[in-house]
Amino acid sequence: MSTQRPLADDLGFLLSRASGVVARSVSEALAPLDLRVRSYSVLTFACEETAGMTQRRLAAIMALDPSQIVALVDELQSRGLVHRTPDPADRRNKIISATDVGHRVAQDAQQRIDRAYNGHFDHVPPERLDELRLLLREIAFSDTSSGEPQAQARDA
Amino acid sequence: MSTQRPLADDLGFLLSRASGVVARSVSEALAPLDLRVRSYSVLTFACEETAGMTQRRLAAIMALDPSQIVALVDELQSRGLVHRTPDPADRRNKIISATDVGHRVAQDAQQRIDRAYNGHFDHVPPERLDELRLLLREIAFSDTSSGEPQAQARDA
DNA sequence: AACTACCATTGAGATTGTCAATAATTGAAG
DNA sequence: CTTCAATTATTGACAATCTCAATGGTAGTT
Repeated sequence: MSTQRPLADDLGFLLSRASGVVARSVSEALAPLDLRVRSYSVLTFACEETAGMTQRRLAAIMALDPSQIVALVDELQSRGLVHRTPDPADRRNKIISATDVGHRVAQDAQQRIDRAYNGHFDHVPPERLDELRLLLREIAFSDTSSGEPQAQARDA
Repeated sequence: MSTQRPLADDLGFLLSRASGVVARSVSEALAPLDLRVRSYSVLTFACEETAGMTQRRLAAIMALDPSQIVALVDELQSRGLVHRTPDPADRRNKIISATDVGHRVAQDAQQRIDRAYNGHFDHVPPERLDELRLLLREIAFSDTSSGEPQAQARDA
């Protein structure tokens, strides 16, 4: 009566394995820029959003503890890649925005990552990648506990 | 000229986020059994495979450093969930096999995990989940550097 | 017997995850 | 205006994880 489905078919296991493989290769791709995956994520989010990207929102979107964001922003700020500005409307919020250098570094980083992705995703046709993206988004944000990507019909 | 594709559409980011969300909920589901995700994986692999599952193979399949397997097996063994038997053919290899208790605990764990998965995957129809599994397998094992799941046509 | 290669193991050091406590700020209630 | 609860960023402690180098035991080869 034991289901005993092989773990190699388990979605959680596969997700973890795939995520790990990709993250490792991204990590190598970013090493020359002295960036790690997390730093890159924060930097990139700081590049987007002309609106105010607070640390709290960063934590929510990245599904990280707010205290981890502090350290990440600290390092990026000390390297002159992002600004940390208190929100005039609510001075509890610190708004994270990329500097000019930050934008350039982020762009460089993204190109390196794209190159790294080739080794992983170029086997599979774009339509399937779109499908994958869709599914992952559903799973990653199904709880709605965090970042906004849920109902994606807006103005864009 | 900046591509500046939003990070929320990035496959690496989505993989990490989705993996994290699922892992967290699995972790909670296993807490009552005093198991974490990694321990469960080792235990489950020890349940499969009447053949010899060595620690080296565990490390390869789970994409972990061999030294981490040691600690995981140590704990499972101390709790009487797995055996660590030197391979008679090559005594360098330690074959990891689940005890009777181990099998029962693994089964219990799997049921709890399945229940936890309902919250994540029941939205999406089975065919799409199969497609997802397929894609993840390709990505997770594309390098062939590790565990065998590549050419899946065997005897089963 | 000497040598090379492999496996499990140990240990150190960095990175990350988790959680509680605190100061500053805000908004609302009295 | 004062008090109170809630929220944000921050700090610090501790556990868990990753990464890497070194070691002892074993196997196969020459």
